[in-house]
Amino acid sequence: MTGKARTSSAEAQAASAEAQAASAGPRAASAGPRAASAGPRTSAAEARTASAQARTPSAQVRPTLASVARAAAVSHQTVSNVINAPHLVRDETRRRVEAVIAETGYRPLKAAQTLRTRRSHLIAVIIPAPGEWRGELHNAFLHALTRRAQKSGYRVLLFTAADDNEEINAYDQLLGDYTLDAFVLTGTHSGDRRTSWLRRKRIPFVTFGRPWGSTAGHPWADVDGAYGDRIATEHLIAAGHRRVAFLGWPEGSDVGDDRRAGWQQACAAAGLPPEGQPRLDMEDDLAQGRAACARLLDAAEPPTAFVCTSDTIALGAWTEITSRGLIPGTDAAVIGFDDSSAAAAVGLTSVAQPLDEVADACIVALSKLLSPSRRNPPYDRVLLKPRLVLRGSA
Amino acid sequence: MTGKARTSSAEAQAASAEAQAASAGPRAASAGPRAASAGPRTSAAEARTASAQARTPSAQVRPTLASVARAAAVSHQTVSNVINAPHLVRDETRRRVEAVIAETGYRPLKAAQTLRTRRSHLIAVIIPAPGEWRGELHNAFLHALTRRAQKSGYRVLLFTAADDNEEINAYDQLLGDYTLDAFVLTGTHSGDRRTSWLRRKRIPFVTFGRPWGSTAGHPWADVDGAYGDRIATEHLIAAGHRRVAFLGWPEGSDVGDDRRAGWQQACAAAGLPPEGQPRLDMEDDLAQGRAACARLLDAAEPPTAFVCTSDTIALGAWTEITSRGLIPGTDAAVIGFDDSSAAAAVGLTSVAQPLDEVADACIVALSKLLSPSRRNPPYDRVLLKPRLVLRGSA
DNA sequence: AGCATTAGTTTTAACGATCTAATAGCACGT
DNA sequence: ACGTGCTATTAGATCGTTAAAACTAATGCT
Repeated sequence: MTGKARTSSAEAQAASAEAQAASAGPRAASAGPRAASAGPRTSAAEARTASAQARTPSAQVRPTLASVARAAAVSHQTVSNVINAPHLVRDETRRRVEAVIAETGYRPLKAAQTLRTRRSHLIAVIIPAPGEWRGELHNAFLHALTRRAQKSGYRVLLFTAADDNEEINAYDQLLGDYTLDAFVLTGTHSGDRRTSWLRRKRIPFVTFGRPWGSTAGHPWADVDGAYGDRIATEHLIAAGHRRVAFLGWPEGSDVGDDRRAGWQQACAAAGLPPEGQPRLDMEDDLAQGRAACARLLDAAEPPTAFVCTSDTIALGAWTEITSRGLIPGTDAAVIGFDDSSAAAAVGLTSVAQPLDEVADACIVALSKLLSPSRRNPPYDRVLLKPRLVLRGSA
Repeated sequence: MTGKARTSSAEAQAASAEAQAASAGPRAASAGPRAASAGPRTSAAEARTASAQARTPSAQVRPTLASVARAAAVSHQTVSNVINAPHLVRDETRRRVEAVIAETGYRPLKAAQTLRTRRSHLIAVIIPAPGEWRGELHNAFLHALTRRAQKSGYRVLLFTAADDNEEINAYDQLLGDYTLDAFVLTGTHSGDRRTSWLRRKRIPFVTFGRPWGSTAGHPWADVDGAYGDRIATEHLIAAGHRRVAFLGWPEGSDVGDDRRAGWQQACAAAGLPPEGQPRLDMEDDLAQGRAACARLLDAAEPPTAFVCTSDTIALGAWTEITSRGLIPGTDAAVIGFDDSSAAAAVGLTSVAQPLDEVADACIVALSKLLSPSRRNPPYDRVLLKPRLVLRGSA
């Protein structure tokens, strides 16, 4: 096996190996077992190749399918098969090619793959402006998604947009030049134009958030907010609280209504008098949360516990409580939502969303969507349970 | 308007003719009264066009250089020139091609461009795990960078890594398959292995953060932390404060030391007695900030103002002050750093980093780095001035 | 023996852009 | 008339990959 010995001795270093193999090309080929059949055609072709290689004497060249093939004395398609359809290749050949791949560190160029297959392994996600859609949560989600995606061979591409319409434009732009595999949307809401647009265009996507109002038609993953505030409320009731207030967003927000329902269910299930459970609506703002808390504390029969739709509001309540010289968790309980870093910092009990699981579900759903197996369930719909992170405040 | 209109459409509005032919398919091709009016040359060309179109009956096909060229009756290269080197094309031809481009909505496919030019217009940025490197700031930077990048035709690709070594691995991985144009690094520090690795491999990159310790060798943009805490301190001194404490990170952190220097400079410049300016070091933690503030307030000669290296520490101080029934800004002043949402929420004066400008500088630096004009200054080094956002607390 | 089947490999053709010539048309000077 | 230089345009090769077709041996079946 002269040819084989030659190739194996040629490597050791990726770059030099390639140069060596190139210059040794024709000889190795003629020494191979298939020498008789090769004939003049091959030598002509390889002469061209050799001269082309000679033009780049010692430059750091990236290995390609062709260069790997040359070094392993097979055709480039066989190398491709080793990677994409190993069962087509004889074991011995496969091992030989795999050795060259390992030595040269060959990796297929995405751009070429994308051009050919129309798959880029790129998924696009919006990055909201700071302050929008509770930035910290989205950031954590982005991180989880990126991590999970890269484990599955996908990468996350960012884009920005100020509102849904701009976001749809952004989709169009992105699809215009990049060959995206899919989108991941966040913050779905009733009558979401983005999902209908994407569906009309038959573009694969998943949403973090249920298709509020409409019935699916696309895969999604979401966190059960009602469950979250139900266990929060149950926790408070179990601790002896009988007047459990709810500080939340105004009615009409899908997520807010869902969470409030959980509080209501828990109160009802425990047989707490409905009129004894005060509730105030407000925007997602610390000052408003604080004011609302103050108002309730000053009422005739003040609540002893506050369930809040967000950590922002909860921190407002927490601030009001401490500023009165009361101790959160002892004198008045507070529970927030989202388990933000601020909550952790001050010791606020909060409902944590399992973002890793959400990201996981998103990628799994996308994989199914993009894989050709067509007897999968039509769409993944995953509703995950949040968990209560107990700290001092409740 | 049959004969005349048709001839003119063949010239000026070949595009719409093409569109029609595409959708209406073979019928339009065979039914045309063109036989009578059109010359031999035109008919030959159009016959070619029609037959080519007929092969794609009604499917939604993406326009390509070739299809646009056909519709405009020019070669594909001319279309390419219209886009990439318009000065090479005659005005009339250019307009005709541009019309077709506009009508078909043609946009070059990035994958093909990338394969040929080795430029993907993709820049990679890390997304840190929640909690790391003051997540909120990085998130805001990511947003600014994405926005700015997409204005310049670039897109941001995310990746994750737990530490510098993992990050270098991630670079290698990314470069292995995607054809990235550049990296943007954040959180540079003395002896940063990442920058030396990238330089050794001659990979274009910019850093948000100075090359602490070493002298450049790569473009960077950063915010002048010393300046920030100098103006913060000056503001306090101007307001009459004579004992201005500094709560910061332990010595040895590049950013922390820089900011502390600003406070020192301002104190010295104002002739404040050095022994009267207390200072405590601590980790970036709210509780530690609070404890440090308490300790100083309980000292023999308590400070009346606190300059803090971060909003986290400042919020700790703020919490301690309010919990004593004191009013921040009136009884004791506090200034933070980074202008976080929490600072905005509670009314904490803070030094704001001009992230939009940083992002801008990064993209500008990258453009220069990637553009072939070689008589640019070797590397952009941009040091930006933060600004003091006045709120209630100082 | 003759022929179909199969496994393993190679050959040829795309994918859609850019780059490097080559070519046609035209004005100019001699 | 003829080469020269310039402009506008085209033709062909190429980037690195995958898909489909073609080919070569070896095997099985009648």
